[in-house]
Formats: sequence, structure tokens, C-alpha cells
Amino acid sequence: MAQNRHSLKDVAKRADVSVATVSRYLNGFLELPDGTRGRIDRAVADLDYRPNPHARRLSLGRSDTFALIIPDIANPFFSRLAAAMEACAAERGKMVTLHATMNRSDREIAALENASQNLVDGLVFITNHMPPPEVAERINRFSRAIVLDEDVKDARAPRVLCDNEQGGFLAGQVLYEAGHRNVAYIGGREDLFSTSARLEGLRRGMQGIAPLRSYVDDHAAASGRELAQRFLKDCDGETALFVGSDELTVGVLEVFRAQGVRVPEDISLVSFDNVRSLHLFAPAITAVEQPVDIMGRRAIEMLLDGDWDDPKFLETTELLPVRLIERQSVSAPNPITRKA
Amino acid sequence: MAQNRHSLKDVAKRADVSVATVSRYLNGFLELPDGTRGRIDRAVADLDYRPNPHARRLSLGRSDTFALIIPDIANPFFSRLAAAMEACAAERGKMVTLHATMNRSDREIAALENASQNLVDGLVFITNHMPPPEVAERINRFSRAIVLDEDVKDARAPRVLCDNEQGGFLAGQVLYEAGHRNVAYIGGREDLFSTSARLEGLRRGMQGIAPLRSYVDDHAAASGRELAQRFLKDCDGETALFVGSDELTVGVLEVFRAQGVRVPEDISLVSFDNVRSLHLFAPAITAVEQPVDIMGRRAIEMLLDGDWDDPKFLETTELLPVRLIERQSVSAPNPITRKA
DNA sequence: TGCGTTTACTAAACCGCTTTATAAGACGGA
DNA sequence: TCCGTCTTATAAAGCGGTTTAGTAAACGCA
Repeated sequence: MAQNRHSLKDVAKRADVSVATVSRYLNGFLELPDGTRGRIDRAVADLDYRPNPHARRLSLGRSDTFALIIPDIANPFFSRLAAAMEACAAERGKMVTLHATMNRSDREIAALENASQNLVDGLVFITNHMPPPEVAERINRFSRAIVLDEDVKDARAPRVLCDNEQGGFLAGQVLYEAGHRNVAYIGGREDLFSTSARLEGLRRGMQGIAPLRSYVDDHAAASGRELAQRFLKDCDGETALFVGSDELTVGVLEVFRAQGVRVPEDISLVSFDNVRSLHLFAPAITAVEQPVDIMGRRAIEMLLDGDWDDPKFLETTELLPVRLIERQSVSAPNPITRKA
Repeated sequence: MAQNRHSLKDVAKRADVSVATVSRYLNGFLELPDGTRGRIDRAVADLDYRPNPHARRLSLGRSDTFALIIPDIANPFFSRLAAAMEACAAERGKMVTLHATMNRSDREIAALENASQNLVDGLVFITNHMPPPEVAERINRFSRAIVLDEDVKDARAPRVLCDNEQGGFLAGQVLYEAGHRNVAYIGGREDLFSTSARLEGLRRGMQGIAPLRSYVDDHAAASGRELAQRFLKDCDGETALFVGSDELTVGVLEVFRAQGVRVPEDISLVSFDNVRSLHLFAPAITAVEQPVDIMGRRAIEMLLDGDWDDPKFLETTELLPVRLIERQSVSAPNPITRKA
């Protein structure tokens, strides 16, 4: 990497003072008369001195780094979150490291272990499955951790979530108003907080009608395909589908297209996230939009500015508002092609 | 973070040996008789000892970290690259830090500066514009750097690129064969290596016919919209469009849709990247596919396994093959709606 | 028995920074 | 003149590892 790095000692020697003086001055803990200050400033400039961050971190016991533990970086929802977090962290002089888990508990534990060894200044944890208790335990060992997007049982850490209940409600409402009375939900497992919130909202939006459901552990197009197949087999008069993420929607649409199931003629569909270019799909897909960028920024802001001494703060849950983007994938149920 | 961390000293004391012995043993530089070894192993286990990475890095002068400098993490092309790089690095025990530049030279320089201060073990640099000489200079100060996706003038570092010339050729060929004789290119500026390679390939695929061109500095939907507007104004009989990235394609399609320009009836279109779900678009978009995951992995593998002592290695350019994914956005030019 | 060679291990310097405790000298007032 | 109080620093002990140079004891062998 860089070649002729100079150390504090070099600066001190050149400015004819002690290293302690230089260190304290550079860190703003020492006022100096003009003469001394000038000599130090000049020495720093002449030598192009930059403190060695490793030494600094060893001494200070911190890392100036946040660890982002994320199911899948290639998934647009998470990559948008990551982008927002990186931007916010960079503005505040912090770095971020990336750790993909693919929602596997062993990877989550390994990533947490890694982050803890590295003495990160903060942790943002995202998962899409119900991790074993060990994961929450490990999260709780961090003095600064944020749980993002999906609640984690027994984690003592502030949460930044979207308003899943409201999202479900908006989807239910638009479907109910279009005339649907029999809808199915495809998404995360029922033991997830987000899932039960969405289902609750959906039911409320549907005036109390509960949906047929299919679940998976992850949000990936492949899972969407699998669930779509299962749905087409199990389907009993459903005229609409509420899908838990754009990734799943992609898989679902692939299967529908392959099997000649038309949206919205045969079945209406509402997606969740709105991070893919759903407006260009055939048909354009109606979706509940998550405030992705705001969620990412909030997570980092809380890490930096939260009142971490207040035990109450750890109980915080910040619920960010979602909104419905209406497009062309919802229509009135079609009695002719409606399945038995 | 973690609380009761134990140091090497603690382990040494407990095993009744010196710290040097423990350190050398744990790093595999010392064979020990069973007795001593057992005592150390037990002490390590009892104390749940884990070396302090900051101390280790200070001592060894490295960071076990790769820096990824990337235009925009939210862009699916880059997030897929990042995902592949992170996965590959994690397999080999390395961490990655993320730095978004939005193709701004000042941000690129700041990120390079940061990476160099942090004594990263390696750098992967991606840009989409023609950066000032200072950027190449700074890249050259790293002992291990890879230039990915887009060539950087005067950078002395191995390159991992896709075969842009072949990509252009495939696009040109499919358009020519469909009957197009007048196409336009929308994408990166002409001073970029990728652009000239693609244009060269395109011309070859089009049997020597050169295209109308419009350029931008970044790959973003907003730029796509702008270029599409400009194209519709400047357009002089073009019947097809070759677009330099899926991001730009999204913007182009938005404008086309808003203005009632139909694809492929009014104009045929070939995209580049195939990282968005183009197969679900209306119409499904024909595209040149980049081997994104392979490109990401190769960059990291080269960082780890390259022969960095060989000056020849720095001259390496690895050109990865692209392929054409034919879908519905290319048809024969329509003489009726063809513009004047 | 004496001597060279292993074997088994250690003392101490070093990486480069932070920070506490302390000191030397100037200055002001009694 | 003496004493207290600023001002302006500094010495030295960390932080927790790695590594070089070296040593004491056991061993092999003539």
C-alpha cells in the first residue's frame, strides 16, 4: 500500500517536541502557543503525516467501522439498504463492512463473531428467518446494535422496521375494494413478526377475511417459483395474491407466465417493497413501497446519535410508514377464469 | 462489544509459558511437546481466547480487508458484483469494506485515500467515468489493486473486464439480422475504453454501419430518461437502440412509455448487463449479459492468488465472455412508424 | 568426559498511537 | 525573596500482538 509512511515520532522529532505533545495537539486536547503549533503543523505537512489507523484503533479500542450483516447483498432491497447505510456512515467518517448470510444461522453466527472480534463500533443486523436463540444472545453482547427490517426475538436492541401491519392493510384494502374476497399470501414464515403483522393488516383491509398462506425462509426468485407452483396446486378459488417481496414476485410471475396464468385477468397481485422496476413489468405491478433509503439512514443515525446509556433506548422500535403504489396488477376478480 | 476479552498474556500466564511461545505456537511457527501444547490449548479454551485483530494488524502491518470502491451500491449491476466479491473474500477469511463514489472524482480520491490509510490488503476499483490522472496515480500507490469493469487510463493494475467488443458485436449482429441499418447507441462517454470497444463491435456486427450516439457519465435511470429525450429529438431515421446498461434502459423505457413510443414496434432495443428482471418487462428486453458473478469472483481471486511480484502480472487484462439473451425487444424495423 | 547439536523455550524490542501523572519555568503577588 | 499558580510541555506506561536473537538443558557421540 502506501510506501514511506511517517509516524508520530517522525513528526515529533521534526517539530522538536515529544510525541505526546503532537498526539494531544492533533486530537485537540492541547492548546499550544503559535511557535510550537507552527512547527508541528509544518512537520505534519512536510512529512504528509497521516495517523496509522491500526495503532489508533488498538490504543482506543475501537474500529471506526460498522458491520452490516445482511441476508443477500445481490437482492435489490438489501443493496438499497446497504447503499443508504454506507452513504450515511461515510458522511460521518465511519466505514462499513459487509457480511452476507443467506439467512443461514451458522453464517449469521460467524458474522456476529467476526464483528465482535473486530470490536466494531456498531452493528446493523438484518435477517429474514427466525434465528436460534444464540443469535439474539450474540447480538446482545454488542454495546451498539440495531435490528433492521425484521424483528429478532429476544434481541435487546433498537429496531427500525417498516409498518408491516399498515402495508398489509393497504394491500388488503385495494384488493377488497376491487372486489376480491378470497386472497392468498406468499411470503416469510408465520413465526416472523413481519408476517403476522402483514397478515393482521391484510385481514383488517379485507374486512376480516383471512387468507390462504404459503411460507418460505428467504426472499429469492427461486422460492417465489416454488411457492407459485404450490399455490397453483393448492389454490381454491383465490382471485388475488399478496406477495411478501419483489424477489418472490419475480419468481411468481415467471411461473405464471410459463403456465399461462394472466395477471390481473386470472389473478390479481400486490407485491411488497417496490425496489425492482415493477412499473416496467408486464403488467406494471401494484406494490406496497418500503421507505428503504430512510430505513437505512435511520439505522446508522441511531447507531451514531442514539442515547445508548438509556436502557429505554434499547426498547425503541421505529416504525416507518409505507405507501401503496397502484399500478395495473389489480383488477376486479374475473368470474370466468376464476378457479374452483 | 465483547466484554471480558482475554489477552495473550492471560493465556501465557495460565499455561505457564511466555507470550512468545503462545503466539508462535498459535500461528504455527512452533512445534511443541504434548505437555506444553496441552496446557496452551486448554488455557485458550478456558479463557475463550481470541486474538485482538487490531493488535495483530498493527503488528503485521496489514488489515485482512479489501476495499471495494464502487460507483453506486444500489445499482443492481454493482451490488451483484459486490455480492460476488464479498462471498469470495469471506470464503478466504477476508473482509470487505464498501465505498460508493457516484462516479465523482473527489469521492474516488477520498475513498482511495481512506483505503490507503487503512493499509488495506487489496483494492478493487470500479468507475464509470474517465477519472483525472490523480486517480490512476493513487491506484498505482497500492501494492495490490484490481481495476474492474471499466479500464482506467494509466493504472498499473490487472484488469477484469467483460468482452465489450464482443458484446457490441452481438448486439449489432442481432439488429442487423433483424433488418436494422440505422441504430443509435446510448451509454458511457466515448473516451471510455468500454464505449469504444462496444461501438467498434457494434459497427462490426452491423457490417460497418456506424451508429448515432449519445453519452453520459453514469449509469442511472435518470440519465437514461435524459438521453432518451435527447435521442427522440435528434433521431433521424434510427430504427433501433443499443443501450449501455440496464439502468439506462429503465430510464429509456420510462420515457418511451410516457411518449407512446412502442418497443419493438416503433423502435427495437438491446440492453447491456441483464442484471434487472428484463424478462418480465413489457416487452421482455433482449440484452447482452455480463458474467457478473464470475467477474466479481475473479477480481478477488486475482487479488489473493495473483503473482504480484511479477511486473507482467500488472499488465494482465482478463476479458470475460458475454452472451446475448434474445427476447422480444428486437423485431424487424417497421417502415410505417419509422421516423423521418 | 567433553563438545557440538537439538530441543524447548524466553526476554525484550517493536508496531504507532493515547493518556496519565508529573515537571520545569515564567509570572504575579505578598 | 519566597510561594503559589499558570503555562507548556514530557516521560513512560499502556493497548495486544509478532518476532529476533539468544539461552538453558538434554542429548548424541567420540
